[in-house]
Amino acid sequence: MQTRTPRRRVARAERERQILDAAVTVFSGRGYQNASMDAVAEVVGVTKPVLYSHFGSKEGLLLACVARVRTELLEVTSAAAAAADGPEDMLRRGTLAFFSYLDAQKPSWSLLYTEASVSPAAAAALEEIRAQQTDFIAGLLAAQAPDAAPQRLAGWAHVIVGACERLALWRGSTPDCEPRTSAADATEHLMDLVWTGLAHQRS
Amino acid sequence: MQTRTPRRRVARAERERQILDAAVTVFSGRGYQNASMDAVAEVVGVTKPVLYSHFGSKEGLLLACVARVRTELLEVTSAAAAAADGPEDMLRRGTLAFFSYLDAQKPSWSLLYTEASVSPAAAAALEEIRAQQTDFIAGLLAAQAPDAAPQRLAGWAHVIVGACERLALWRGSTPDCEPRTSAADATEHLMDLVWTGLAHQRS
DNA sequence: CCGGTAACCTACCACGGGTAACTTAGCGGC
DNA sequence: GCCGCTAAGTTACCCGTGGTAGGTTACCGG
Repeated sequence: MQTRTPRRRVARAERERQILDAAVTVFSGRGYQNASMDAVAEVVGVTKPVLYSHFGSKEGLLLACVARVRTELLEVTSAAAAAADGPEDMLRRGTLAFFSYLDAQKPSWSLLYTEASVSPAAAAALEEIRAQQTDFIAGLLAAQAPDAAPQRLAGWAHVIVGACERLALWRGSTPDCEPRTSAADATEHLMDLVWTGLAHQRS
Repeated sequence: MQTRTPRRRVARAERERQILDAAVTVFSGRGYQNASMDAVAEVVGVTKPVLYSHFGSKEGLLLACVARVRTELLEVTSAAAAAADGPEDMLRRGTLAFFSYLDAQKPSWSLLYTEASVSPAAAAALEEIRAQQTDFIAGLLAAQAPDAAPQRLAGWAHVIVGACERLALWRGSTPDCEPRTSAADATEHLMDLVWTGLAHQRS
């Protein structure tokens, strides 16, 4: 019954975009494990080998999705930090931008933080993102506590990154009832403990 | 050439133990994804259907591993906390016990925090562990800051749990060179920021 | 010594990731 | 306007791995 597929051909870059969009949707929807490549292909309206000609493997496709999210995340947080004056404001604005982005891009968020850990390569990419964040934050901390040992600064930075991630997961997992903690509140919870603690370090 | 397997029969509980041990080894070694059930079976010295008769599915086996780690983790941390006097010491001793356990049981640790997120059920179980930790810590915080809003206490508790987890991952991922941050140092890094920050909250 | 049960194995299915080889849409040259 | 070349797409397939049906045999109680 269905009309004979006219088999429209599409420019390579455009197809790539389509496939990435579909992959984020399907992967975050059913979960990476349960999502078959055929399912992604069907959403795009093509067949499996097309995906493989663009991304090489299922893991490659996931990696491309992660890379895209990484770029967007980096853009949005560094833009926010650039508008700040002083380390504290930088941390606050950057954190707020982080939470806000994850709010706005829920599928991308769940892909990153609940699906990416399946494949070693994607997990490594995620770890790379964290390393980026950690280094950036360690820099802020160094400005505030210039005489702390590097190892200590690194430890603190990891504390902050972990705290952000868990707060994000917490916010994301509140079912539907009980309107979840706002991005602003989450940011303040973090600053409450972390920046206050930093400020009173061996004064 | 190999001797005809005498097909020794083994009591059910004992087999279960053997299988769990093998599963932790194999899963944490090759990664849950790449580890086939046949591989686990081979280590135990039986064939696949035996595993299925005991644990139902690959996911079921993973869940059983996670449950066992959960029990051990709960035991060791609550024992440490019981020996403390006052909330601050409880948090410090509990955290230290947490890091020390993960140090001592590396395969279990990597199974929990790098392999468990593949299956929805295992991820849920891990989330359950976190909820347990969060509730416990929220209680400690409440003792210290009795007039803070519950939502705020919960946020702080998530900050701490996330920080612990990330510190653990950081410590676990330092390759081989550069002797990694000790469990005691990691604990202090956490207390530096978090407890100090808490102590100076709207005094 | 002998029956019964439960632990075990052989042989198989189905599904999904990945690929080889063919087809055809659509653009450039004449 | 027509032709051919290239790259986008397709069909049809392989094989590894999760999962299972049904037969086989070791051990325990009588």
